[in-house]
Amino acid sequence: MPETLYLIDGYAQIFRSYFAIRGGMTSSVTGEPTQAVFGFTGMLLKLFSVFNPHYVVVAIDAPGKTFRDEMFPEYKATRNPTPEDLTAQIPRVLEMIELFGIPAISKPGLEADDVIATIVQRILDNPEYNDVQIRIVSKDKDLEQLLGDRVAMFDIHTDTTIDVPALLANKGVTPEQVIDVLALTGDTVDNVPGVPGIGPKTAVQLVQEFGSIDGILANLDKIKGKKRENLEAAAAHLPLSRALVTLMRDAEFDFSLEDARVSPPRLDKIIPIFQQLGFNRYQTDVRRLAGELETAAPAAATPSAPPAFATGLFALADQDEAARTPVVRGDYQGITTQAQLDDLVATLRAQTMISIDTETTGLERDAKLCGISVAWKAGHGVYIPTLSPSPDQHLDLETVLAAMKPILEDPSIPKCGHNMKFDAGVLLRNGIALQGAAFDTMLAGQLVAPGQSSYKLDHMAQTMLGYTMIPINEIIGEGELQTSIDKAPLDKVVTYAAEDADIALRLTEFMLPQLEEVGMTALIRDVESPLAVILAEMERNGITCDPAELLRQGDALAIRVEELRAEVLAAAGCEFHLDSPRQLAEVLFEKLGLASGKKTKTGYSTSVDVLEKLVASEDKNDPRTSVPRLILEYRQLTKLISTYMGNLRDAVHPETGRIHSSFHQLMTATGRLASQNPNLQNIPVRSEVGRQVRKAFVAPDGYRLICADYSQVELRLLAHLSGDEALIDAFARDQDIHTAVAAQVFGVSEDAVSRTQRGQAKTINFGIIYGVTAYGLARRIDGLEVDAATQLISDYKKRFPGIDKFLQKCCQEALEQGYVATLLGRRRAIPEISSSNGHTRSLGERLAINSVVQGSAADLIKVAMVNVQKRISRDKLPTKLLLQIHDELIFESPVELADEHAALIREEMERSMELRVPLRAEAGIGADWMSAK
DNA sequence: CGTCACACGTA
DNA sequence: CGTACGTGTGACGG
Repeated sequence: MPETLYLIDGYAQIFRSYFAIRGGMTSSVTGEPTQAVFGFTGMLLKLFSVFNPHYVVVAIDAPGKTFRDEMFPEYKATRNPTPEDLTAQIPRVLEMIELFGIPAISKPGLEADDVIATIVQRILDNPEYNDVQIRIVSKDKDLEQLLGDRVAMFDIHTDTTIDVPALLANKGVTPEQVIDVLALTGDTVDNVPGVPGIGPKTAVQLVQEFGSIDGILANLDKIKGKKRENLEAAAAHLPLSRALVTLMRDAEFDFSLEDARVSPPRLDKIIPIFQQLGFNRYQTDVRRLAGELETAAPAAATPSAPPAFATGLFALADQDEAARTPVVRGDYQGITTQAQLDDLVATLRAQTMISIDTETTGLERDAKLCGISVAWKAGHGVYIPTLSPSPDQHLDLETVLAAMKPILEDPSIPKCGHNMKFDAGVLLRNGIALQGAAFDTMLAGQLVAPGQSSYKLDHMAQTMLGYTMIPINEIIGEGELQTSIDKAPLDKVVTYAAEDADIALRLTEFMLPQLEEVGMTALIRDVESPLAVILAEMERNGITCDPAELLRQGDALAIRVEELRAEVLAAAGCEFHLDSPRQLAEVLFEKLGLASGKKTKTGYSTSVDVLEKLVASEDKNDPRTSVPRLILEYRQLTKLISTYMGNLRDAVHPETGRIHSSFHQLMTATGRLASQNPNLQNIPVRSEVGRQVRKAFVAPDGYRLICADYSQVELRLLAHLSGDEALIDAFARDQDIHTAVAAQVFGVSEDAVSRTQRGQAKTINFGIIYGVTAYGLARRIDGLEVDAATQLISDYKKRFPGIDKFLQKCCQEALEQGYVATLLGRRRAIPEISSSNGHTRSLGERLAINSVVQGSAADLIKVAMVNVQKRISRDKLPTKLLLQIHDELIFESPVELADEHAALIREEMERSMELRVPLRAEAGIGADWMSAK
């Protein structure tokens, strides 16, 4: 039974914890800063509970001079001093290490890396420890020289391991060569001299070519130019650099592996300290850990009980005993005969939840289906191959699809799975429109425990169930030898594939009570999971794009851009790079001496508002003052060309003639969708030139685009959420909302509201949703002083007292619970709200408000998408959903049905939620996106 | 060649 | 000194 020793570089981890947790944390009891202690303790808890180490040692840099300072007095002379509030936390961290029973080793004259190197060497040299694997918890490149068969480096924050093959694959060097590469490169942070002009890339290349520094110096004649000169000049000090980066493996200090054996943490000591420091959420984790370690058999040969999933944000109830029983490998079978398939289908009909997974030849858009796995009882699973090394080992693809189709398309049979968007896409390509998606474990994980490093199935199985899955590489190999699922031996694939479905099912059972606990059952079951399948369809649908139109527009713009460039250079009277804000600032504010730039950060700002101010003071008689106006137009056009014309054309799929962007469901902080590759949610609309881009998005012959958007969703949600009578009343009367608000705020009748007043009301309305301040409002409304803005906001709050109460409620909720929730219970943590820094705290207040409103709007349109799509598939309508742009849905519909379906879509959108105000949606129809809007 | 800051398109 | 995104660019420091 191999055992594992974890060697932790103490200070490196403390530093990382300190900088990783933004914003200060202080103990409410002692007032001491705690974020480094918190991060480090969290790291230890994760190490113990997820990775089940047998031995752990922390190596600590000794204070004072090291042997390297004697070699080279300037060593590390350029380091920045350690921040004070970090130094203050170190004793606490050391105390924590001791309470966890971990030896902390440091020796005067040595750095932690040398301690680690020496321990590694002693373990390797001692035959008694032949079964001990070593994992070094650090990212320090110096330590890569220690890698070997039994020695790997491990980044516990990202769960990435670097071993010898990984080093070779990523950097192209062996552990022995690492020293030479480091010596050549040098290190500005540690003040190790290297060779000027030689960075990591060149150093690796040289070492690869000549084997070592000695090899390089012996072959200087083969190197030419600047490189050779630099090498020759640096040759004399290279031995010193080499010595500085070489770790000492034979240092003398006491070390006993047995002392490092993991033992249960001292709860009686740790719990009070956690309480003192305010580490409330760690208390349950450490209790559970202590329990596990005490009951664990000394040999630790049995699978460990599932560790606490570090939720980070939300306190979860303890799992009941049933769910905590150790998870062992299930019983998995292949379905390879007609009789087995018929049997399976009959069984599946009777289930209340089936877990689905597909295996494919790869991850690309056109990957072929290799088989389908299904599980309906924890610990069991089947795999139905449709492609395997030999045709007599599996049933026909058509046979399998025909048998499974009625099950998979039956909305009354609930399904779960991991990343169902992927499987739905695969099935769609095989003519099956998945229905009944009710629990996507990946999405559930993201909802219930945001901020994790990974939501891959194997990672979640490990952290939530304490179960180690079969790595894919065990099936298809890796590197050069990697094949694909269809070519691997079927018996192995059956186990691997069925395990996926089984584990997704077990994760579903594990997480369901958690979701219930945090009130997100309906969100995952009725909205997010079905939506995943819809997104798969949208991605597959894509939107037809006419590249010729883009090309035509792009060429026209390019001509104008060249004119503008010439005009600017002429007016400025000098050559410069128009795209460089730095150079532009220099020309505008120094050379031309235009009204000194308003904003600064790393120089003067050249943003739109600055330039617009300058345009306002343009002097028609002085051509030099025309530069800002010309630059604004230049910027607008180059933006269009670079971001839209070229990219969109490249994104058109050669076979479909469509752009298939991908939609990410839970990437955003508020629950909105994100569109990527390309982003189709920011196609221009506001400016006339920009809007033309939409002409290139067209419906195919015989079809029309339907563009349906909600009117004032966020304000309507504000009315609903706040229950403000005046605002609800305005919506109930179906008034123009900005006019109605202006009438209230300015105390005039609605028909007496001026354009300016309406405009100001509109600015305030939007401002409220974002958590506006008086200063910000004054900046946005022309000619409004801060005092007047303060008055305006206070008038607004007086007229709409419900809104004011709602804003306060959001902030209070964030403060008390640490998070805010949307209409459907989606949460966002707002740690900023309890910051001692006033700036951060007011940011927290704005986040609290905006997250509720924007997030609820995201909930709403997601529900609408599910409902519209339900109607479309129920009635088998030929209209297809193509895009979502936050409050807007774009469909493609046969021309003769467009009117009817536009009405249907509006209807579904308007009744997707029952609010205290009516929902309004409008729909336009056109042959292209511009005319449909 | 990767990262940062800035700028700017959308809701 | 309102929010949420994705993408393109130049500058910077290897």
